[in-house]
Amino acid sequence: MRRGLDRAVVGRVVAGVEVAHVRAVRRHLLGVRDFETALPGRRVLAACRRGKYLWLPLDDDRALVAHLGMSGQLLMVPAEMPLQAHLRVRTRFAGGGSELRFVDQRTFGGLFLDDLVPDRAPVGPAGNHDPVLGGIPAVLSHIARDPCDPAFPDEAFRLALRLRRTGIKRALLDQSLISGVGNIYADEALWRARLHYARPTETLTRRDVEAVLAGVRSVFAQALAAGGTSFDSLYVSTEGVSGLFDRSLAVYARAGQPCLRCGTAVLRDPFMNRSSFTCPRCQPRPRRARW
DNA sequence: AGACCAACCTGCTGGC
DNA sequence: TGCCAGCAGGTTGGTC
Repeated sequence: MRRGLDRAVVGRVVAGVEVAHVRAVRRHLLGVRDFETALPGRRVLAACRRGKYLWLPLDDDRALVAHLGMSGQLLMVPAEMPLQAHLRVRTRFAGGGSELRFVDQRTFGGLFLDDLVPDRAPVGPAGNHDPVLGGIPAVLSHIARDPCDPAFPDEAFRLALRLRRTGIKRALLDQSLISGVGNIYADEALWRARLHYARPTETLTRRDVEAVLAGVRSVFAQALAAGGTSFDSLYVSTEGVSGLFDRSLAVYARAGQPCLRCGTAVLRDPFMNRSSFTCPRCQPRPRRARW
């Protein structure tokens, strides 16, 4: 989606914004009216992402920030396209052409404007090869780097896991430790690392943590190449195209089906009001479990 | 400070 | 066929 925005809106000037549903503009302290009036005239300088947040730096040291929540979409569509049932915000650009529509069935996602501030997220030994343009939105200062960011600090992540008193999956879902990992990719990464989700983080060896990071990174790379994971038409690119990674899932949503490594039936457990999927043989439950 | 849960929404599916 | 419980990819803010 970031790449789609990069192609479609970077360099363009906002001509007008219409908010169709006030709750889709969240965390914007000055209100919806200010959101609508502040954007016209601003030029989009880039399309950035950290974890599950996307933002468009503007030419006033602020950024248009988006989080898609569970069901949000950012679509580039011709202005004459019929309005979607769950259209929340329309953004038109100078010179016409396609407009950007934020569509969100469940309204767990939202848009807002925020100040860009210096990026203070911890940096690994590789250094920061990929500085974000003009800083990061102020409210994202608690979001850790994405594991695919070359500056992701592997060693600091390992030490943070040692200090935590929780299970590895809870830690993976904590966006202040590592960003971008959600319920699907956590399960897939842990299957690749052969670790159970309830494994206490303080018992993980250096090798375990390396396996977790390798698992997350390989899942991310393959899922990205496949255009993401789309169980239904809600999960689409800016062009409305569904991703294909659901066909490559090893455990997620495969309860009762054979593990792709050993053939054992995949298990589904309730976890944090959702589900965890594991292979009971490749990922045995630890004697001392934390979840 | 860290851990954990309810709340925020709409829509679909499966069981009765 | 209709109804309802349960479930769906996430984050925040509150309590303990």
